[in-house]
Amino acid sequence: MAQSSPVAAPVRSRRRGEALEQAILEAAHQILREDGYSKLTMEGVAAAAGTGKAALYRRWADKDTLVTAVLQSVLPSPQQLRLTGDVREDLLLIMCCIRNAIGLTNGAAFDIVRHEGPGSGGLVHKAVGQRVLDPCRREILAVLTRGIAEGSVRPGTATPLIADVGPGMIIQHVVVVGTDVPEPFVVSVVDEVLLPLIRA
Amino acid sequence: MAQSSPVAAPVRSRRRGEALEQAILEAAHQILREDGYSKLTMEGVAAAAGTGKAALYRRWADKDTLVTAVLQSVLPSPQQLRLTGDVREDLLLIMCCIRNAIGLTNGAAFDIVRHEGPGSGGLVHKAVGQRVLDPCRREILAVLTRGIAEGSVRPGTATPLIADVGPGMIIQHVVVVGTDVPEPFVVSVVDEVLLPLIRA
DNA sequence: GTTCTAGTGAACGGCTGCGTCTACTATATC
DNA sequence: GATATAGTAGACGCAGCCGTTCACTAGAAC
Repeated sequence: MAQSSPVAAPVRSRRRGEALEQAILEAAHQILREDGYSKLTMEGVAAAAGTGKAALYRRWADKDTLVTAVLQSVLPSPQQLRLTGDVREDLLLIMCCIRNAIGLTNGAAFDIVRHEGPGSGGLVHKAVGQRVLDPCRREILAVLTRGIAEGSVRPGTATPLIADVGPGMIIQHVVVVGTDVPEPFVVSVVDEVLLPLIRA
Repeated sequence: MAQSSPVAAPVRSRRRGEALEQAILEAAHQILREDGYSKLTMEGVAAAAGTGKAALYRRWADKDTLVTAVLQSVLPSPQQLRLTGDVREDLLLIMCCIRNAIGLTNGAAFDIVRHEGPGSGGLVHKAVGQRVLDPCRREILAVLTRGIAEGSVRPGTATPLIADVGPGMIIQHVVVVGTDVPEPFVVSVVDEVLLPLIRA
């Protein structure tokens, strides 16, 4: 792990404040991606960032607080999506947003949710659920609702259950196959599952 | 944890052989259900079973070997399902098989797969993937194929992708909401997602 | 009863990681 | 330059767990 550290060389001039914080977050993010949540330790992050644990504990109370900060800094937000108004295109955009969120963290977001226990309302649950999963569901529902109004989507399909089908397929792929979700998989989920399910 | 041990009282007469092995597996299963995979330790299992670690290590090389044995003893097998020939009924049976597999182990099966890394081909991956997920997918494909032949299922739907929709919904529920998957949820997945998707 | 085997209970050494603390000091600010 | 703050590097005590070993002994088999 020391070999993969972005700042393994002795640091002659000290980073302070925001610069150090960024280096720590980046180091933590890298460990999260490469080794996953369960193998991330405060000591490992400190070593990878070329600093001491005390500098971490000055900012974050514990591992999960640090990981939450990492997730909040890297998770894409579906509010930033530029939806087109085309049902297929928009579903693809949203699904790729979910896929990218997973890829950025090697599925750690889901590990954390399960580690905390669902419904625990922990900080990380909020970061992941409220930042990615819930907004994506709302976006999908909006896409379906608009499609129903335009007549291209079957009435009655704008339900949370149906909105969960796409994300469910991605989560299953993550759990069973791995966090590298190929884009063709996303496309086929939209074309062979979602569109047949919702079309008028 | 000692308070929840089924055999917390001092054991006056020693169990030997199969009886001890059963007690250990049951203790491990209980810890798996209550605390999850990451919190299961060999010491904890030994304490809960009222025995010593040496007795565990005489039988199982390490934690994962023990957990594999637990899973193999509790996971239901879809081969045991009595399918009816009715598409809806059979999909419900298979889906409940998956749901029950998850409930029996508090979702630990999935934690283990992710801990090992998908595609690692580890023993636990084999126990879960080959015993539950792959057979269920095959059963679903068989149901779809038979439905197509009878004309009640749309041609072209007997694909692995569509066969994964139902399991995907359950896995998502596990990850996001929790391992207590209500039976009405399973029923609505079949009725509101699967049947609309596949009907002729 | 004798012998053998596996179970019991405890201890051990080793490792990892946590969270905290300290002496020193780089660096920003005045 | 003087002061204050945060960063550095290391050490510490603690807890937990692993895997192994040992002396003793319950209990099966003969």
